[in-house]
Amino acid sequence: MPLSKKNKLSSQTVVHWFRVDLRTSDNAALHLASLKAKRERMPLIGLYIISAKDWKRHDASNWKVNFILKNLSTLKVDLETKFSIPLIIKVAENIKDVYEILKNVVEKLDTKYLYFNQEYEVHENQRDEMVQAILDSVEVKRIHDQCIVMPGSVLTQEGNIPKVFTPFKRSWIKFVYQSPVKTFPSPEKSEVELQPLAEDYIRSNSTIPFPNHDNFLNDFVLSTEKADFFKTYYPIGEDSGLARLTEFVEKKIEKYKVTRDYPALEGTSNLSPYITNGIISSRTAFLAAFKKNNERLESGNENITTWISEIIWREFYKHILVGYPRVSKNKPFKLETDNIQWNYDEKLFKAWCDGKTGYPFVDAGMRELNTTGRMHNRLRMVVSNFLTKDLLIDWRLGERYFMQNLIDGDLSSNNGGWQWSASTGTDSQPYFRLFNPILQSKKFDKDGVYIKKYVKELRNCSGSSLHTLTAQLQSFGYPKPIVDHSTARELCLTEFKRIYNK
DNA sequence: TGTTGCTTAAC
DNA sequence: TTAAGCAAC
Repeated sequence: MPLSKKNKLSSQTVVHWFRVDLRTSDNAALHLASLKAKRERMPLIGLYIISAKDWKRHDASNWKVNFILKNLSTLKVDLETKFSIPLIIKVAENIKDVYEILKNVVEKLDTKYLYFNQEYEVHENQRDEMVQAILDSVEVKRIHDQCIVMPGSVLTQEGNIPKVFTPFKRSWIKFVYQSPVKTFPSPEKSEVELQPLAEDYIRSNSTIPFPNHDNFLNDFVLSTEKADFFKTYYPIGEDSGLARLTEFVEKKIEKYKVTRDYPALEGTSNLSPYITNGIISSRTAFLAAFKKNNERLESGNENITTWISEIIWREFYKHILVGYPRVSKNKPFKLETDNIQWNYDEKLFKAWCDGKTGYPFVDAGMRELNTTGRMHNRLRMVVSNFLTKDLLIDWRLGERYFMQNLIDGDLSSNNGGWQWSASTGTDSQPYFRLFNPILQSKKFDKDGVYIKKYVKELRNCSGSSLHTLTAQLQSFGYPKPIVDHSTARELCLTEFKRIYNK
């Protein structure tokens, strides 16, 4: 028997809206929501809103969407079995539907408190401000969680967000020593009974859709080949992410500085899909390394501090996004670099996308991306440099292509990385960022192990020939170089000199 | 988280 | 002829 004929329930609830935080451990807003629910003797309910149009708008890749949805289903089970927290799944057909959905949810569940972790991108921020404005009967709690140090905490003496990495890093380290980083405990097991109507509502909104050719997620279907790779390479769930972290810290981090640049060695952590999509928290990742280094940031093991530096780069670019939002509005950080006459040649761009530039190291990187949804960090620098400097193609095209194909695509890091390569970003002169793609492969893939893994037609080519661009490579069916590096280099330097009147 | 070109030294 | 060191871009 229902308690009442009205839709409204007598018992109020706390809702945690999951977004880019698909985990139960070290989740700031979820933890606080759980405390609130306990104190107020209310049930805690989880919510996730699927918005395919938002994914499209932000160029989310098939890999990323599948990764999110699979992790969502593991999260749902974890929440229910370990913490007695139900998870409601809603689908927003249009971007604006999110407001109606939230109104509906808070009404059906008689929600008193709505918690979520803050997102720093411009659209997401606007949405969240709107949510706070329209849900006037609800206490909306927007919590900082996404990075270790809240954007705006690290400032120059003049009160600005530092524009250069090294001073930022120094201040960041000082801040972390002064305010030690702590993880947030997992939520309490919910003891409060749900009202029958709420239970009905939850039960009828609990299906997670997966991409298939006949549903609204058909744009995100992975080919059979990719789906197979996905299963072995991206294990699902926060336990898998945490296990990957533990293994890295135990076995690899103390060699990180010496191995990370050689893609054939797989010396990197491969944690970015988990951190970017919120499957594990950056705090937890940082603390594991920090403890391994006996809580030191500037001394101890250089391999560990180098890895921690990479986490600080992530923090840096989040700060830049918040402090200088133009970078997410199609504008370069250095505005004057918009005077560069970028090339928009479609054939050249397509050759780059397809990994058919005729430069084996570049092509290996692009083919790794196209077949696996990831790319080794060294190659990200090499291919982005090749597109923006050798081809002089607009960095925004490359940035977009990366987002559309990476499993770990993150607006701030991706944008920061691309602008770093294109010399339109936060620091340094163009000539500091001009790579020689042949020299890079000689240095970092001497025996061609990485190249041969992805550029299959060159698998019988001798190691040293891979680093020359002789006609021999074409005899294997490999494309001719689409550009001459030293000519391209001169053209690029000339163009940068032109805009700086030098 | 770079490259080139020049100088000098050592075969 | 090659390697190492260093300034300049």
